[in-house]
Amino acid sequence: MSGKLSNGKFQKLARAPAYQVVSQQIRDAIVSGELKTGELLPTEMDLAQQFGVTRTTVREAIRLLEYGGLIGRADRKRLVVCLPTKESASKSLSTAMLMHDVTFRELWEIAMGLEPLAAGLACKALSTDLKARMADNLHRTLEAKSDTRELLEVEIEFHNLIAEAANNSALLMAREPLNQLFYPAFKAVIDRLHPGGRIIDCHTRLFDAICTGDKEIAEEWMRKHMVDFERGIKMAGLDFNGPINHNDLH
Amino acid sequence: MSGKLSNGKFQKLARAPAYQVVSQQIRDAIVSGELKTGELLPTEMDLAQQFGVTRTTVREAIRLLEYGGLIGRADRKRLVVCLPTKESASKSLSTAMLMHDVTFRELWEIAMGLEPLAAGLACKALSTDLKARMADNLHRTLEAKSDTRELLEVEIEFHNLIAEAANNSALLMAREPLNQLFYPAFKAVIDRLHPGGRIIDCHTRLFDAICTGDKEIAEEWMRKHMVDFERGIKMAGLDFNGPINHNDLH
DNA sequence: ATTGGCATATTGTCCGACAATATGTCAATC
DNA sequence: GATTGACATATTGTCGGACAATATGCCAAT
Repeated sequence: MSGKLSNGKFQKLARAPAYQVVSQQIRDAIVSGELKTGELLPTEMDLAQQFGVTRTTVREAIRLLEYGGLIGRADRKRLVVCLPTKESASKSLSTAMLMHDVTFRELWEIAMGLEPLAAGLACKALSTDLKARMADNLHRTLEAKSDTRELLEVEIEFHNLIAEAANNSALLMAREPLNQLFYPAFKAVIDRLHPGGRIIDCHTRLFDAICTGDKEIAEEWMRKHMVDFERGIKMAGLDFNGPINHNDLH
Repeated sequence: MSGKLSNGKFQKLARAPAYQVVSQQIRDAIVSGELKTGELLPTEMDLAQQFGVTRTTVREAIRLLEYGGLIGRADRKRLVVCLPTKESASKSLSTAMLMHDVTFRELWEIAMGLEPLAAGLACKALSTDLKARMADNLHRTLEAKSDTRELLEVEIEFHNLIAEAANNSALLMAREPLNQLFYPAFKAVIDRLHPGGRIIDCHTRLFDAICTGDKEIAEEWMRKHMVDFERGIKMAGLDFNGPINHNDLH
C-alpha cells in the first residue's frame, strides 16, 4: 500500500515454471490441430530433447493435460492425442458445482432451460436411426416397469437420445453436468416412488410429439416431465433447496 | 477374438499408476471437505512420506489436480486448496467444444435457452446492490457509444450481471463456456457494425423489465437481443453455420 | 520504522538408474 | 502354417539424490 513503487508503474512479471510452458505449448499444438487426434504423442525423451528440458519436466507437463482428456493412452503405454469426450470435458464443471454447494433447485432451473430446448430442436429432423433407438428405448421402458435399476437406465438414456436428436453437439456437452449430478437424485426418486406409469406416459407423448414435429407440444411435455421430477424430489424427502451432495447417495 | 479365454470370464484388471491413485485420494479429500479450501496443502515431502512414494510421484499427482483448479498457489511457492472458479471449471468444456468444431448456431441455440432463463429468474428478487451495478453498467454503455473496446466490455458484463441476478450459481457456471467462446464473435460484430444504439435500447428495456419484475417481458427482450446478435453475426460476414474457430479472431 | 544479512523451508529442475510392460523378431514346436 | 517360447528393444513408471531459486522469519544495524 505504501511502498516506494506503490503506483502501478511496473506490472508484476509472470514467470511460469517450465512445466507449465511446455504444457501450454503442447496444448496449443493439439488445439490448433498441429497434432491431430489419434496421433501418437512423441516419446517423453523426444519431447525433453525438443524443449531442452528433462524428462521429469515433460512428464509433469503431460500430467497437466492428461486430466483434461486431451491426452489418453493407446495401450497403457504410449500416449495418444484425444478429442475430449463430453464426460471428461464436463467433469471439472461438475465437481466445481458440487463444491460450490449447488442446490437441486439451481440445477433444476438449468434443466428447465435446456431440456425443453432439446425437445424442441429434436422436432426439426428426426433421423430414422434415432427414431428407431427412441422406439426401442420406449419399449424397454415399458418392460422395465418394476425393475428400478433398468428404469433409471432407460430414463437417463431417453433424455440423452432427445439431446442427440437435437443435432447440437454443444448442447450435448453443456447438458452433461446435469447428467452427472442428477443421476443420484433420479435414482433416489425412482427407488422410493416407483413412478413407472407416469414416466411411460410422459415419454410416449414426448416421442409422439417429436415424431410429428410438433415443437410446442414437445416442449410443453418436457416441461411437464421436469415438473414431475421436481415433485418427485420433494416427495422422495430430498431437500429441493439444499445442496445436492448433502443428500444421501448410497 | 479367438483365444482360449475369449469368453468374458475375466474382466481386465485396471491397475492405475501410483500418481493417479495419489491424485484421486487427494482429490477425494478436497471434494469431501476433509481438506478445506484456503488451507495449505501439506508439503510434497510430507505427502510423499504419507503415501509412501517419492516426491516425483507426488508432484505428478499434484499436476493432475492443478489443471482442474482445485489447487492453486498462495505465493508462487506453497500450494493451497482452492474452490474452482467458474473460469477454470469451464475451461475444459470450452476447449472441448472448440475441438469438436462447434458452430455459432449450436452455441447460439444454447444461449437462446439460457439467457432468457437468466433474465426471467432475475425478475424474482433484484438486490439493491445488483440493481446499482446494472444501472452503472447502463450508464457506462451510454458513454461508450463509440468506443468499441469499452462497448464490448460492458456488453459482456451486462449479461453476466443478469446471470448473477438470477441467483443461481450453477447457471453462472454453465453459462461460462458461452462467455469464453462468444467473446471473439461479440468483438467482431461490434467492431464491424457499431450497433451501439440498438444495444442500449435492448439493455434499457431489459433493465426496466427486471426492475419491475415482469418476467415475460424480460424473457422476450432477451430473446430479441439474442436474435439481434444472430443477425449481427451474419451481417458481420461470419459463417453462422460454420465452426467458431475457423472464423477469424485476431 | 526501514533496511540488510542470514538461516531455513519449499518448490522447480536436473541427473541417473532400474523395474514393468508393450512390440517386434526369430527359431522351435506341433 | 499356426502357435509358442525366447530374446532384444523401446517406452513408461518409479525411485533416489542433488542443486538452484525463492519465500519466510528472525535478528541486528541504521
